[in-house]
Amino acid sequence: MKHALAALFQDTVTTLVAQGRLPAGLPAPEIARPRQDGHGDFATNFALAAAKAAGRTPRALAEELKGALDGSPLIERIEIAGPGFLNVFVASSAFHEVVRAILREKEAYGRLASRPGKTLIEFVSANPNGPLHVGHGRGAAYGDSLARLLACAGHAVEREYYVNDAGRQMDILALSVWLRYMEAFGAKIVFPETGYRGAYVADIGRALAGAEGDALQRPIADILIANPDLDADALMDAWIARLKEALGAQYRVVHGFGLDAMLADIKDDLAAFGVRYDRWYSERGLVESGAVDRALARLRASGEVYEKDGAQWFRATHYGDEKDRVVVRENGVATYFASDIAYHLEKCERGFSDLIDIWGADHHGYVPRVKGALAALGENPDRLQVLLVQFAILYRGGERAQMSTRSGDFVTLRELRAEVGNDAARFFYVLRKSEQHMDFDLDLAKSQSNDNPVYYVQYAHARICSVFRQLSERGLPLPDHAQADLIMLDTPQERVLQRTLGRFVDVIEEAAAAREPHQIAYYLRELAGDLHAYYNAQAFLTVDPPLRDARLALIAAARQVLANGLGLLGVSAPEAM
RNA sequence: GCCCCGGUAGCUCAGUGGAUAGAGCGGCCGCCUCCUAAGCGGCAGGUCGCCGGUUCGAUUCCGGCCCGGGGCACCA
Repeated sequence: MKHALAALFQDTVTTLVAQGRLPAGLPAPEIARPRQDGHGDFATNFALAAAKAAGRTPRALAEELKGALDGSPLIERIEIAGPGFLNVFVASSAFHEVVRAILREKEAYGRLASRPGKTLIEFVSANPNGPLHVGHGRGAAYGDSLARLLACAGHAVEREYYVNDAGRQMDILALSVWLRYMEAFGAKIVFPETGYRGAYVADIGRALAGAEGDALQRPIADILIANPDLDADALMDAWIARLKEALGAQYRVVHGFGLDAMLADIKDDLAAFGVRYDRWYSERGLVESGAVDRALARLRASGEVYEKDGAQWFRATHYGDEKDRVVVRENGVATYFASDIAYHLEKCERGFSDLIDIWGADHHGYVPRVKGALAALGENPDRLQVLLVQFAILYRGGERAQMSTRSGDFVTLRELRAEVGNDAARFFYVLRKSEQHMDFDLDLAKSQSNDNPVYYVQYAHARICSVFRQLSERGLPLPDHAQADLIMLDTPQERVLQRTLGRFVDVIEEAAAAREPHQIAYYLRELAGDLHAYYNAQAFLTVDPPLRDARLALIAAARQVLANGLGLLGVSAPEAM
């Protein structure tokens, strides 16, 4: 609706310019939503913004525009206010058309025209070395909602999870699993500080013992050899090397068992959270297919790789990074960064015009090097948009909860879902914009889950469903909404509700463009508020049939938009609560 | 030190180059013989971190400073 008005204003200005009544080169009119009811349904500061360029006073310009706009079917009336604002009161018939469009298009209402191009959105991509915790949950809720939102806004979207199954962290998991496996057979060990100490690792170790029997047993004393000359990380690397040597080909069994177990857990967790992926993309696959070597060869061909201290460095400083970055270590092993270059290059080669990565804010320093690598490879780095999600800081009993995967001391996404429910968790996450730090008070989320705003929105939907149940219980016929005479709708609540419904499409467009699903959540809360106010102010079923049918059509439209909006957030729209 | 994010009501957070800055929770006062009170109506509560600048107009844009979170690996 805002769009239609903006177009109308632009056309009017263009016409006035063509008639020589205004000079060319005026700024485009911007339509805003006024804070105050008395200032109309929409307003524009065009007359103030363009006064100087038009060589008029704002009021005179406003008068000129108002005169040219009078009589438009979209507009009931225009008032000039203050220093030169144009306050627009929209014609009822325009609102009626919105209601009819919603009832006609149903679940498709709000979907925007298809755009050219293909978008790949990669999110969560947590290392499969532990269960997802509540921090990952935020990325999951944000990424999934954003994907739904972009798809609704006409983008062709695919979702991908990059599985870091090739690196050192996975070797540490393998060692940790193997140690727990040995414990399952009664071995006594002092578990390393640098290993994964979470209880889930012991579960996997026991499962491994059940699946493979004693075939993987080796003397622990041969593996965990103390060496005071090495620091903790080097010591861990030495242990991993010994374990690989001791197990030989069987090391893959341990490594794969831990990986499969964790990945299965993550997939199951995300699916239960309503988060779907088109692909799980393996880093190891990238390495084994030679894609990393190919990407590095291309990078070398660009002349942006050099050797220093036995390692190979990408000249990231040429692309605005603070320092150059290692792509192949002194020991000949490619870095994670090298895989990531190959991965992003490969995304481009697969034909995606727009790449969206959702990362934790702690990775922000990583952005310039990835974009730099894309530029060095001849790709436009602006194709990649990295969206950073700030941390969710957990509070439990008024104290900050630790969030360490290594120590196993963290609250899992699964625990959160069990305690507050999927709908509340998803709504709560997406209620804060992604770059906002988030205080997640677990006790509050649990104990006051009934105060969660998600119920407020869902209740509005359920209430409307209840009205229609009552309708049939009273033996009244379900009217054909298309036949409703919407002119009957003339209370203040009805006007407000229709106006809010008219904003839905604008909100989708703006939220998608800004990559801000939270706008949908706030919109839904407002729509639910309008509905509740209407519900309390007016009766629906006990009025004369023409009015009843008009009101039923209006709330049916509201129910549809509530359902469509909740769907964008991956939240259910219950028919009863 | 450099980089990113934040600092708006008691708490958690929206928001905007404009006209009297909002919501939820918490507090106070009202509203169910009637479609779900998981609701509605009202009241109280603000130097929009601080100081400058640009502008007809700044909480919003720019610069500096203060406070909080995060990041500055041949880890991922």
